[in-house]
Amino acid sequence: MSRPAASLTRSAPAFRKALARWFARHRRPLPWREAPSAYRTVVSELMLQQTQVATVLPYFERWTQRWPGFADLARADEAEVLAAWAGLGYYRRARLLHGLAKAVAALPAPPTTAEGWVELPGVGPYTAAAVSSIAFGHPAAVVDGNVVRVLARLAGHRRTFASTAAAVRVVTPLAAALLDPRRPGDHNQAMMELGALVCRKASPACDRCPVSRWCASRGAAASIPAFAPKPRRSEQVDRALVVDRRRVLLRRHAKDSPRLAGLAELPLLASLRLKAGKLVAVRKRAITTTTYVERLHLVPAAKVRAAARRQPDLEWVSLADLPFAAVSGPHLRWVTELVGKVAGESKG
DNA sequence: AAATCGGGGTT
DNA sequence: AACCCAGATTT
Repeated sequence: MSRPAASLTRSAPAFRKALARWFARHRRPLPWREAPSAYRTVVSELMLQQTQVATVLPYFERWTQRWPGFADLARADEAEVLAAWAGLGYYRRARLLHGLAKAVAALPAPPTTAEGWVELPGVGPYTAAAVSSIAFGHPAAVVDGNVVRVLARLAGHRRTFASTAAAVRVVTPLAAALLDPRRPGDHNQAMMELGALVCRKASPACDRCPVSRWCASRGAAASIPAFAPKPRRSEQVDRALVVDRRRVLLRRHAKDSPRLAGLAELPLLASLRLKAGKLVAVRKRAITTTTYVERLHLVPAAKVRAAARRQPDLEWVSLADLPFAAVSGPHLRWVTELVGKVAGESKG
């Protein structure tokens, strides 16, 4: 590297000042910043795990209006909580957040340190540092995807990281050394905001970077950090689309299922003991490293009535109720789009 | 350490 | 089409 990280850590006070000045001017007016509270910080952080800001915004507004505080959420019905999360993805988070609210509501007061927060459901190292620093001024440095990128570039790490976890381990000491202990919440948000707005993955705006004078990657930033490619798989999935008297047959996952917890989706053809039907659509859906090629088969209701009675996780949902039935986002769209086509071909 | 979990925006 | 996002949990 062209500049050792040591010179950066010696410049920590000046670095913090330049970053803070930039953040004060460029910070986005996000709802969890404008009316901050411990609860709103927690909700935003859980929703923002692996999920982009723009995606979270409408969910955050609906959620906090419906459940304004820990106690309100703690009293909520689990099915309602899961339905309110439908479409956000990583559905385990909904149950974890519900459990977190119950745990906090049972305490005399919420934890104030990262060590306290990390004990709660759904809270890992990142979220514990974020909540404790932003809501309570606890001096814990956050290391998310943005911060990894910013710090790897500042330090000039040109090697290929085996995983994001490996990169987090490497840059965490630098994150801690740079943290502004007097205003850790703002400092952490400024680091992430810098990654989101300036030190972007594909097109870093180094000419607008407030800390470029300490950066060892000037001119090569776009290629840092490098990660080993992950193996990717493709898998074919066959599902049944069954419509009967303005109702559609869905399979609902258990509330504690590792995937699609509490949500409903179109049932697998195999689960209905069917080989194939009339192919009505083929969609691709990427889930992490696997691309699922989903084929939707139109199946006459008569062929599945017995199975629907036998299998308790199968349920008929009226088309009018679909938007409120905690149906996985893509499946909700598929059914909505295909129902007209189906109605024409199966007489209703 | 590696695998898994959604959905969508960006490039 | 590939990559990655305010990561955590389980294996």
